[in-house]
Amino acid sequence: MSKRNPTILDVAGAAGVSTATVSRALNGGRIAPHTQRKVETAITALGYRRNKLARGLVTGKTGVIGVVIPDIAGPLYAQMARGIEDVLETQGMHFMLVTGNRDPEQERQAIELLLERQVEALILIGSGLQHDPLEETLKGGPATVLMQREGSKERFATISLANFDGAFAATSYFIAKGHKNIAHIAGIRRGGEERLRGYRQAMKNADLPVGPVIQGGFTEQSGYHDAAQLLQYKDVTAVFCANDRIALGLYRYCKTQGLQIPDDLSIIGFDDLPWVAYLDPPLTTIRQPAREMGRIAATQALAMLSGNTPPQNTPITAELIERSSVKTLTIR
Amino acid sequence: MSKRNPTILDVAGAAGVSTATVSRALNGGRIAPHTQRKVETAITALGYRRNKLARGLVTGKTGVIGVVIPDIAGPLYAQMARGIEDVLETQGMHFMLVTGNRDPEQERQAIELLLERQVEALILIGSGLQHDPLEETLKGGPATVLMQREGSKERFATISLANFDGAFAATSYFIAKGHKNIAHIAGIRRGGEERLRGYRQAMKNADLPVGPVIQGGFTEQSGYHDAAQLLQYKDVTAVFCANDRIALGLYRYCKTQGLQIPDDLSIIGFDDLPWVAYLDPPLTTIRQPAREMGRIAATQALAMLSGNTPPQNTPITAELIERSSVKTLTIR
DNA sequence: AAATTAAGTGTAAACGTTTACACTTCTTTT
DNA sequence: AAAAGAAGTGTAAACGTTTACACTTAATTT
Repeated sequence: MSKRNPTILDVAGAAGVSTATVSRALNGGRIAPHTQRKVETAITALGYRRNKLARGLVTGKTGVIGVVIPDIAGPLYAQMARGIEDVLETQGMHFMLVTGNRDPEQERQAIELLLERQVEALILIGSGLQHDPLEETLKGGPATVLMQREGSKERFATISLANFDGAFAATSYFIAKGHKNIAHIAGIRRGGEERLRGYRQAMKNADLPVGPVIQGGFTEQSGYHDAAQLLQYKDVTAVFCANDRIALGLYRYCKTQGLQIPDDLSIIGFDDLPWVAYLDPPLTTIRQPAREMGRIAATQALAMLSGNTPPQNTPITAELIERSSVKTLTIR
Repeated sequence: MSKRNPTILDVAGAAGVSTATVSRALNGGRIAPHTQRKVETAITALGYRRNKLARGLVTGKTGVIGVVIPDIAGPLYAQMARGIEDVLETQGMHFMLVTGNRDPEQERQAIELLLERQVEALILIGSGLQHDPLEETLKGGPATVLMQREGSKERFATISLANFDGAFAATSYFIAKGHKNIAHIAGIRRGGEERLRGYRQAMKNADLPVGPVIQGGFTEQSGYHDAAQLLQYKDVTAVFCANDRIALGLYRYCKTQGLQIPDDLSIIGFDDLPWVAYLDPPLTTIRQPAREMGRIAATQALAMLSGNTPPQNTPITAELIERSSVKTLTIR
């Protein structure tokens, strides 16, 4: 091992200038071209690498933003992280990712730790934290943007998917295809209620009876389970699932029962997970443009911390991706 | 906005002690219980939060490790990241994630930036960097562990999947099920060659002709394309795919051609992506324990930086996950 | 009872940068 | 030719911590 990393002082010595000059050479202040060159050769000769920690300490800018995410391995969340990185990397900034594991206390701690690290902004995805603890731990904290989560409009920027609209669109699509008995398997957390409302509204607008609604989890497991319960209603021809995983469970159940999709049952999901196009039949679903949402969140965060841009609420429209899991009913 | 975050000095003032004492209260040095309490109340009263930047500057420890990953959104990579976090969070450490986008130059820069941030260790996943630039940029750098990538054994720890063994197991499984004409769709990068070797060896050991081998990409796209080419060989009954995406392409091709899996063609994949269990039929594949690998990598990194543990090479055994995409041949 | 050791605290020097300010020299303006 | 401004550089003070060292007081040993 070598002794110690070279510092700006070593460079200054080697180049025969002061540390201030080296700093200027590094960051582009007034400097004679001749001196600039001298410093540069000294830098490469010594293999100097600037210490952003020390820099951050004096400038008060770390170039790091904190992201807390329910689960990195969730495809949608991973996409969001990707989107965040897309814009951060153009600014030479980095992010620290920490998993909240859908546990409020763990999440609060995660935020606390990120703040200790002096992150310049925070992006909280699908936070499970209640209003009060959130406001409390973020008191005096940095610019914060909330994704998939509501929050006080003055304090936080929010990126919110149009859950209501998406659900409305899905249900309307069924109706347009001639379906009348449309069921819904609802999810509990994160926008599940809004999706339920969207479904209800679409049914009401079409003067159709709000069909059987099952409150379930958001997992494939529970989708499978709920399916059994749901299909007691013999006249249901279509099911709008609150997310793709539920739809997957439903697929599995249909397979075990010998039900054909979409002939015996039409299905629409929500999220457009990367692989639902490969299901048999390919799943019609509502796309959540996760990566784009990540980009917007990061952009918003950057705007808040650099400019004096106030936090904004950006609604994201969900798009219906038409595939083959919905049958057009001929009878009308 | 409030003025300024309170510092240790403010706390010291409020508690009527010196900064050294506050620091001791924070980090647990010799301190009278009575003083400890005074400091603690001052801390909560002021809403003080320690500045890890400043701390890191003096201790030389940032508690951050850098991870460069080809693509966060890849399910396997995401799992690895998860595994890394699993162990980091138990130590109160964090990681900075940056995407190399499979581009060597971008990757080199990413590493450079992480080093400027004084990461204590580096985990490089599937790095595309050539030997020389890698050694060069990491000269005098921190503890480094390589995943899915070879490197000098003295300088780097490596976590390497037993690609050869996995491929061998898959092929042997086919053979045990009575298959004789077994094809392989190979991938180019990251372990593709080893998988090919494993396949070859298994065939040779069984005195079977090394069947048609197609060199393709690692994508669903190319799998679909290669499938067409492959199935000209009419007597092929089984295909070992170098990864699950290729297998997916093959599935799709079979569907368009009306071929039944596994009756007309048996298939094994590689990776066990999270959703292949839901394909129709569920795909038999080789599991790459990504999360576990991430854990091991992080553990290794921690060991290297804290102790004087030398870098180790940890082989990871791949496991065959038996599902329903392979038919047992009755004729033997 | 003197001498040692231990416990608790404060002072001040680091850590590696940036940057306000002062100081030269050199150019431009009057 | 004097005055004013610009360009380039150095000095030194921050930034918010930790920690070696010195110091007091109290507890223990001789």
